[in-house]
Amino acid sequence: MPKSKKSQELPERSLFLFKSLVEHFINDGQPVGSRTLVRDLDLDLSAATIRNVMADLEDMGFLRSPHTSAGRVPTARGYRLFIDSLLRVNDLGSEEIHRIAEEMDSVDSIQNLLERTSSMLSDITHLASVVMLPRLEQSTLNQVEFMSLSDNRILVILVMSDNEIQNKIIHTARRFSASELEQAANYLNKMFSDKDLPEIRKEMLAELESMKDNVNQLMQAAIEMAQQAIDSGSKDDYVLAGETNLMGVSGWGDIDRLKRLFDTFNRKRDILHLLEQSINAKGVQIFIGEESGYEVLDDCSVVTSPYESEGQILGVLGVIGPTRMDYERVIPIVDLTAKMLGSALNSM
Amino acid sequence: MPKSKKSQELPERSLFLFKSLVEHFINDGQPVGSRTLVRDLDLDLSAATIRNVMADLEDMGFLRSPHTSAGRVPTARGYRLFIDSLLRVNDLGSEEIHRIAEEMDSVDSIQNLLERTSSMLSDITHLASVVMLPRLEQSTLNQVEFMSLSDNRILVILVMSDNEIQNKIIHTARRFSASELEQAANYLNKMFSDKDLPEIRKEMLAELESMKDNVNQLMQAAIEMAQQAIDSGSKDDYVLAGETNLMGVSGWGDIDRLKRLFDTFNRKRDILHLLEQSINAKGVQIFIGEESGYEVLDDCSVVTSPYESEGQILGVLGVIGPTRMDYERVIPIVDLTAKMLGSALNSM
DNA sequence: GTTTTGCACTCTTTCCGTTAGAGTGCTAAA
DNA sequence: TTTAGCACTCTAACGGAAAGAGTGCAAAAC
Repeated sequence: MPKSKKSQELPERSLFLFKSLVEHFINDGQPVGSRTLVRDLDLDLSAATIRNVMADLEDMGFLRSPHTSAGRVPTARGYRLFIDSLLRVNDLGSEEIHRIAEEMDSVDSIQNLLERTSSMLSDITHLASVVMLPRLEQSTLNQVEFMSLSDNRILVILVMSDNEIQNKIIHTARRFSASELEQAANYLNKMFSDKDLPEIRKEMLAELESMKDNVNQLMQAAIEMAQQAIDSGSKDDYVLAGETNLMGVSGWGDIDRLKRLFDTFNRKRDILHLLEQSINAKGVQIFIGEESGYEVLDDCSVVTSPYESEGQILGVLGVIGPTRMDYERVIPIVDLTAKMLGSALNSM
Repeated sequence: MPKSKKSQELPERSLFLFKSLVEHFINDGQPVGSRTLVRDLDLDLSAATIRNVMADLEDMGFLRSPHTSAGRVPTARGYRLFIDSLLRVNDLGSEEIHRIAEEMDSVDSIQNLLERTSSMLSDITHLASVVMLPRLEQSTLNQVEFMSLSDNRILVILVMSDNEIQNKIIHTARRFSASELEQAANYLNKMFSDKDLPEIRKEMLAELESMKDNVNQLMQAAIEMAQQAIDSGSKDDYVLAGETNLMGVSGWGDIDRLKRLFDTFNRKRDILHLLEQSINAKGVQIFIGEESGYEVLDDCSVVTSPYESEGQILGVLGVIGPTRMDYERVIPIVDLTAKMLGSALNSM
C-alpha cells in the first residue's frame, strides 16, 4: 500500500532537488545534469540517486531533456509548480523601491506617466514591458461646450469626469450665433451629462434616429464626437518598452522567431487580448510558455498585474521575457509597479 | 598621352559593367564574380577582361572583395557613383501612386496621418521608415479661451492657426466669474493673437516679469500653457514603422548589431540628428553606409526627403535599410510620399 | 527497500582534413 | 587590348573521429 503510486504528493527531497534545478537553470540557461546538481549542492547523495529522482520528475511532466545526453530543463508545468509552490518571493530592496517611486514623481500627463512607468519597468527587469492605457470607460460626460472660431468653424469641447478632454473643429454650413451655440450646449448637457459613455452612445443613436433629416448640425457633430471619444477611449492600446532587451536572450538565436515576436508586439492585438485576461485577477498573474495560448509566446513568460485607482481597475501592466526569467525578482517588481502606478494615477 | 592615367574619367564600358554589377548585387546580395557577369549579360568579352576592369574599379575604390576568392561588392563610394551618375529613376507605377494617395485619404488627426504615412512607407518599401513630426513653430496663436468648470477649475484652451488645440485644466484659488474670464481672454487675445510661438514666448517672459507677484493667476496659467505648447511643438520626434523589416535582411545575421540599431531607433537622438541634416535639401537625399557618420548605420543607407506645405518646410521623412537596397524603386517612393504628405497636410 | 557503483550507450559539439567550387591574378600568347 | 591558360586562394560543405556530458540500467552495497 505504501507503493508510491499516489502520484500527486512529492517527497520533500524531490521538491528540493527540483527547486534547485530550476534555480540553477534560471541562472545560466544550460540544461542541468545530475552531476552538476550534486556538485553544486554538495549533498551526500550520489549522482545516480539524483538521476532517479529526475527521471521521476520527468515522468510527471515537470522536466524534460532536450535530448538523451543533455541535462534536464523545466517544462511549463514545471515552472508552474516552481512558482506556485516553491517560490518564496522576497521583498524588494529599498533602492529599487526608491527608484520606482522616483521615476513616477513629477510627471505631467498621463501618457507621460505610462511611458516612464513602462521604460522604468523594462530597465529594471531587463525585459520587455507593456502598460495598458487606462480604460476610462467609467468616466462620465461632464460638460459639452461649443466655441465659435472664425469662418463658420466651431470648436466642440467635451470635458469628461476624469478631466480628459476631447476637441474637434467642425465646419458648419452657416454661422451660428453665440446664443444658438449656448442653447445647443445646454440641451446636450441636460441630456447627457453625468452619464457614462456606453450609455450615452445608446441614447445618442436613438436621438439621431428621431432627429432624422431635421438634425441640428451642431448636435449631430457633438454626438459624433462623443462617439469618437468612446471609440478612442476604448481603442485599447498599450505602451511598450525595452523590446530590444529580448534580443540578447541566450538561446534565442533564431532571428525569424524574434521577428515574429516583434511583429506581434507591433500588431498589439494578441498582446492586448492576453493582458485583458488578467484584468480581473487579484494580483500578479503569470502565463508560462504555452499557457498563453499564443504560439509566438511559446518560449516566453508573461508576468502581469492589474493596476487600480480608487478601487477601480483601470488596466494591466506587465513584462514579457523568456520562460527562463528570474521570477523571484520580477514578480515583486511587477506587483509593486502596478501598485505605485495606481497611486500615482490617484494623485493626478 | 592616351595612357589612361587621367584617373577621373571612366570609360563607357567600365561604367556599364559597374552598373550591371551593382544591379546584380542589389538583386541577390551575393558578391558578383566575373563569370556571373559575363554570363548574365552575354557579352562577347571574356571573363578575364571583366576581371581587369573590375580590378581597376577596385583600385579606384568603387568595389571591394570580401575575400580573395569571392566576387566583388560595391563600396559606399561605389553606391554613390551608381546613384549619382548611373541610376535612372523611373516614374512610379500608377498602382503605387494610388496606394499612397488612398492611404492618406480620410485621416482625422495629424498624428494619425503621420502614422499611416510611416507605416505605408515601410510596407511599400519593405524597409524601416521614419516620419518627423512637423515642426509647427511657424503656426500662430489664434485664440485663447477660458471655460469655467465646477470646483474652481478652469479649462484653458489654446487654438492655433493650424487648428491644433491645446487644453489644460487648472485649479484656481478662487472662483472666477464668467465676465472675469472673458476679460482675461480678451486681454490675451489682443496681446498675443496672430503672433507665432517663439515671439509669444519672448513677450510673455517680459510680461511675467512686469506682473511680478501681482500676477493674474489666469494669465499666468495661459502663459505657462503657451510655453508648454511651444515646448511640445518643438519637442522634435518621429514616427517609426516597419523596423522589423530589417530583421529579415540577409547578411545581417548578427543579432547584436541589430540590437544596437534598434536601440538607436528608440533613443531617437541620432536618427533625428541625421534627418535634420537634410531638412534643407532640395529633394531626396541619400546617406550611404559610413556617410551617415554613425557607426550603427554602417551597413545602412538612409533615403530622406523633406516635406513641405504652403512653401514651408515642415519636416523630413525617409526610409532606412541595408546599403544594398533597391534605390531605383525606393527613391521615387520616398520622393512622392513626401510630396503627398505635404499636400495632405495642406488640406487639413 | 533505498542508494550506490559500474558500465554501456547515446547524443552533441568540436576539431580536423578533404574536396569541390568559385573566383582571382598573372603571364604569355593572340 | 583582349584572351587563354594556369596556379593559387579562399570558402562552404561534408564526413569522420574524438571528447565530453549525461543518461539508463543492472547488480552490488547499505
